[in-house]
Amino acid sequence: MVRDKSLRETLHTSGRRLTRQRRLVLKVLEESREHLDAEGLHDRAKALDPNISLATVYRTLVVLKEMGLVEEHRLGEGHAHFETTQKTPHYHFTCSGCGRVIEFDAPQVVEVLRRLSKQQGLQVTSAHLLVTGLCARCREEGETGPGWGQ
Amino acid sequence: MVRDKSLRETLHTSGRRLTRQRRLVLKVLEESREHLDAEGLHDRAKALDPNISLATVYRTLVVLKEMGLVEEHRLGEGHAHFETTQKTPHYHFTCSGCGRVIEFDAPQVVEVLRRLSKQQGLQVTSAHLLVTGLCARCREEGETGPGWGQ
DNA sequence: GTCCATGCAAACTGTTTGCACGCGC
DNA sequence: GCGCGTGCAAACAGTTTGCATGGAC
Repeated sequence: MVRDKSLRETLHTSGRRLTRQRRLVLKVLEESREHLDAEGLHDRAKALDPNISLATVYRTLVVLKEMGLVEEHRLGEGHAHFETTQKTPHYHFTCSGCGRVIEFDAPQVVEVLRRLSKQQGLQVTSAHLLVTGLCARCREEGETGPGWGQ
Repeated sequence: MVRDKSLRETLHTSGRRLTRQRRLVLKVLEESREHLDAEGLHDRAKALDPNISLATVYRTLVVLKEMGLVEEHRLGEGHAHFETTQKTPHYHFTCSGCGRVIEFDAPQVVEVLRRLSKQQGLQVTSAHLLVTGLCARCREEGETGPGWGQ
């Protein structure tokens, strides 16, 4: 794999190593275009390496976040979801009926941030627009009994 | 207190009661214009009623959220912050240096949401723009050693 | 008097950490 | 072979819950 080489080098500059587990976590993240949480990530990784531990998944996520390869989002609930960093910024709508996540872009947000930094003299490092509600499908099903996954 | 009456009535319609503790939690929330977390809320409440328990604070927050009087935000960290619902929507900037929270408005967001609902046929129930970075003060102190509270 | 709300402690969830061993470089 | 990374289990933080008692209405 070509990317392995540059990945290894990036890790190396901070005295870190490219291990089977780190490669695996990144692979799983890249291949699933959903917003997995640590547990889901661990499950998928275990399918390929039954010995990988949840602790390693968490530790790897810290490293990948530091490298800027992965972003962490709190999509409303108490636990975090992870996705590989995209070139174009995008935001998340979470359906409170079925849990589906819809990504969307909104260029106006960048303008909001620009104005905010200028007015307050501050420096923005990350921004996220988090929307919740009912998706089209769940709206149709009405108030009575969406598929709460149960 | 005048508001007590309507509060009691609202609670009553869902078979609930207005207790000393519920009144107290709401009072503390209204009087502090900061973004308290459950623990901070509990501390302040204890100053007025040393017997109030953290569990009651949490249970009361659930009720107040259901009534629409209180909003819960995850300002980046792992735990939640709470504030009374404001008439004007507003969003939060959190300084990763000193932890300070700056509120700001951004009318463009409403437009984003309108477009999103229309295009996707979905219904928005809540939206939050969450920004992190360095506030003006912490920027001045430079990269080397902001006051990380320690 | 009824039934919801409270306090306490224990359970639970998501995440982090200490330690001895394993493996990348 | 040095030293970071791993697996495991225990620790931890934030939040929720079961149960017996207390208090609102």
